[in-house]
Amino acid sequence: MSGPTESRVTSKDVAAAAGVSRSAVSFAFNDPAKIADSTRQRILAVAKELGYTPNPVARMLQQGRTRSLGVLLPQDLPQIMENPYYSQFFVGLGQVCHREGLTLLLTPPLRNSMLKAIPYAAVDGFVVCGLEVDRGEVAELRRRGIPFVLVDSDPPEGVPSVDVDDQAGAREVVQHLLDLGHRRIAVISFDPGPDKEAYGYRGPLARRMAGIREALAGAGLAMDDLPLIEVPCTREDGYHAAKNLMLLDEPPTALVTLSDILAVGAIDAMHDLGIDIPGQISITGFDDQPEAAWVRPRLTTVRQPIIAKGRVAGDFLISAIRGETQHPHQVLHTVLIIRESTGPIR
Amino acid sequence: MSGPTESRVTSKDVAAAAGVSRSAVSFAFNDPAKIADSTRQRILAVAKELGYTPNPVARMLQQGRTRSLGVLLPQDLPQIMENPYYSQFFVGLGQVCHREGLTLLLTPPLRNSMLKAIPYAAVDGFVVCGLEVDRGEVAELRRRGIPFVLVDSDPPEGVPSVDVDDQAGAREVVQHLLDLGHRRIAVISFDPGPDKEAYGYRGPLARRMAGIREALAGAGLAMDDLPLIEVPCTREDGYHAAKNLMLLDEPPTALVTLSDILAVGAIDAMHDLGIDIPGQISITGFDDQPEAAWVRPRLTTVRQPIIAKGRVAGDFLISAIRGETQHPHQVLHTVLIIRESTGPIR
DNA sequence: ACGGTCTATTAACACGAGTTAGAAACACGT
DNA sequence: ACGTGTTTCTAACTCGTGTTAATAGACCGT
Repeated sequence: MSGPTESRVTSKDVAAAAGVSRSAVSFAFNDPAKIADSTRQRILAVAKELGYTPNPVARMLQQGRTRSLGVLLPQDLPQIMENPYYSQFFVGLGQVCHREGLTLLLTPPLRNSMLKAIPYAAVDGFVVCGLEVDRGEVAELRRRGIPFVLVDSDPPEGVPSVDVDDQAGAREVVQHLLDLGHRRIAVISFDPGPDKEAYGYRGPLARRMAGIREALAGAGLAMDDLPLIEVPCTREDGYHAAKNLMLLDEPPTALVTLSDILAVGAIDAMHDLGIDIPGQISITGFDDQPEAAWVRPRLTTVRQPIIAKGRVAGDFLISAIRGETQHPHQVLHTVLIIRESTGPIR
Repeated sequence: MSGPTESRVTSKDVAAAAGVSRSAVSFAFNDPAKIADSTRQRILAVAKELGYTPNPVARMLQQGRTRSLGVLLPQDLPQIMENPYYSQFFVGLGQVCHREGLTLLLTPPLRNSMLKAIPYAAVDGFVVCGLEVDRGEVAELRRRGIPFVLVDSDPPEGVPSVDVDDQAGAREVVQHLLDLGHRRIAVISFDPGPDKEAYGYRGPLARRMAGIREALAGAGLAMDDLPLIEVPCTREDGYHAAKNLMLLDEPPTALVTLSDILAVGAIDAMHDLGIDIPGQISITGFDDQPEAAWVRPRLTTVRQPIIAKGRVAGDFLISAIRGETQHPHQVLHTVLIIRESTGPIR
């Protein structure tokens, strides 16, 4: 009966059992040329017998590489995993990991701080997601010498980054509504978080807002003329926000939501209120997540290439890890997907 | 201008700059009681000045813990991430990580081998997913002394494991069809992989097949009487399989699929063929993934508690890591969700 | 038998931390 | 002045690996 809590067997144990030095064991595994084939075979046999496998952490320390990429996330794991956006992003990132033979370490905030999570992660580099307000994360990664890529942020100069042209996307979708004759347009935005007070809008949200403003300006409208509701990004919140908007004295004829999830909730609300889409109201989403094509009516939305974003972020990170010193900054395009949830005003 | 490739600063550098020993630096950070407060402040100041943060890998090696859980996966990352099943599973596992303050390391097969991936992962324990044919993974983890939990497998004795009562689920859904009067039932199964030849059905697939067989037996039918198609688990494959089944001389009146994805494809096929669901054919899924409630008609399916499975697996792993020597084996229940895609034979 | 070349093997170090035992410095009471 | 006790710091070890420089030994030709 081999004890269940047998202490882990190290290369020292193998060396002792085979009657050689520790170095010989290492050579047997890593550098067959430096050792006689007969003793190599003997060492390997003993190693197998004892069930020896090198300790990954020790090897990481010695080699200075971990063979895994880190993703520094802005929310806790359950929230991230519930969000289909990240599923797609991880598909793209996963393609790179697969190609390079790397693992993926998901690093949520530690005690509500992305910064605090950094020093505990054993990775070769970080993809930093949704860092809208930099609380020292960039400086920390920089001086620590860890390669990293910023995604969905306000990228400072000299840092590799990947973003999407949120502004153009928002502009186009609002322009689409204007072209259909809508003027009373309401906006349902996802919550900018507590940082809005101190910093105003940041990152993708700021760009989307700017895009909306830009399109409105072309029609002689201002943001302040429109009702705006900010809620957490769940279906229920979209539902309630939309319902409340329809109770206004002059209810909107079009609803611009900044996320498909909110739009789906809004569609539910209209359904319950007996309001026809797009006959009485037009609704738009953002992201083009799978739900957008499932709901009825199918959702007009702004598609952003999430999988490509993940893949490009991974590629940039790989090249940063390889020591290439360029700092590429790529902005991916959005596409307006017109489906059935928008129509002309009547 | 601080150089960009400044070599990482270690505790030795801090010690030298502060004129103390390395140990003092360590104490300043970890054990304030063992050092004079004045020098502690000085060390911390110097450390901050130099931008020192302890190396996570070195600490892991010394402390013998990594503060991260591993998930040993049966497929490559892109495939995993495309699969909504795993998104839900990771939500449950993420809850545990969040509670315990741990990170999550996704470990796909290395060169097509789960076994080979094990020695490269720096984790405190593994959740092993979908290990249907054990090629030494269990032995490897055991002798390495790494705690682990098996999920969706054929768990051997003395190993913590979490499973779902697939057999009961399959039995009930087939019974439901039998109760509706169906006798010509076809099965679309996901591909059992190349191991079927050598080992036959294994794991959840084996249990689901057994459940089907069991229900059929009650009605005096045998598995061999039914058409069975095995395909990879994608929507397109479900589509083509369903279409082919309808071309048979005596087409089935009910379609049992072993995954919602396949069922959704089958629904598409019936739509294209102009066959009414559930008027002319009944279709059932398995898992109750979000799509099941989105498609029209809404899918009758077997719900398995995926999030709970992830959470229980995480809990078992945590207690195994804590050294508790029980080997719990939990089987979660399924629920038959009857929606609109099944109806009485006519 | 001897110097030389070549090969198999090992001792010693590096990676970067945490930790134990003990030395040095100082205060105190007698 | 001496022993005792306390505080403050450090030398030296640990974790488990990979790698370099040096040693021991075998083999060869003359």
